[in-house]
Amino acid sequence: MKFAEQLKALRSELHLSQDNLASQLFVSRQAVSKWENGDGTPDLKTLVKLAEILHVSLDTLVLGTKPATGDHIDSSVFVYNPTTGEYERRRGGMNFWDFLAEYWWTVIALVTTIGIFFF
Amino acid sequence: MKFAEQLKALRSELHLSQDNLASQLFVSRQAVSKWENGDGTPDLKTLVKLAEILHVSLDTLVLGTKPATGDHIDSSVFVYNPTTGEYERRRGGMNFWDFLAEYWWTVIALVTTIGIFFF
DNA sequence: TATTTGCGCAACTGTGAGTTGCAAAGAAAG
DNA sequence: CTTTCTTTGCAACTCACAGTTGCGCAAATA
Repeated sequence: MKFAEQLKALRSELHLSQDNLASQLFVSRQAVSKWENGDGTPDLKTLVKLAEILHVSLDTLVLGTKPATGDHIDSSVFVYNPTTGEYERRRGGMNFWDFLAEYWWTVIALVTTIGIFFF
Repeated sequence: MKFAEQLKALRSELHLSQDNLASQLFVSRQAVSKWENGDGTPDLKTLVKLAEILHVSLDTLVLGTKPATGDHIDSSVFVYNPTTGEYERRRGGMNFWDFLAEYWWTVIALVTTIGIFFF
């Protein structure tokens, strides 16, 4: 989420003041200030207008990605269904125990740390 | 703003239920329903996660622009599980902080319980 | 038939996006 | 050096709407 930095950088590149940009988006000047300081994010409609004004893609504006869209970590879980012959997303998704199975060590560390703190 | 249609289309392509998708985003099933029916839009953070899960760029997801890279299921990542007899995709890393944001109370409860146990 | 799964709608809640108001730093003019 | 104008950040407030719970209803599935 490089949005805040991207916004500030792109705005200065175009030599726009927060006030000027805000008026184009029909929001208050302070709203833009918040976005740039990471104290909030615009709603989707405003975000799209913002990308247009700054002449960048949504990915560039929000993620700071260069024109080429890079791939990302895939966290999906698919299973092959023999009856349908299709790949289906496994049901259930994430739950607490799935999490514990992967991060039990973090929980242990956390408990230990807090334990030490109290002793 | 093709977001609603895009979401519905992309979700079905991946054979995901609203419920399944919602759990991955740590939101309620009905929230996803609203998005698809144009009765609302996700916040920026959720939108980014959504794009990742659906394997599309933000521009594709929000505006419906054609992606440069054609995305299809890569069979090389599927592994055969002898015990279940199914082809499964290895689980990727999940976002620790997203989880904490949702289940911090559970963690607190857990820590407290264990703390009490030791005292 | 009963049960499960997937989805939509109504009603409610609370958060945070956007607002107004105040203040400060820097530049430019007088 | 003051005055004024521009640009910006922060605090406090409000209310729109993102997200929630709860209910109902099809369509599969057992």
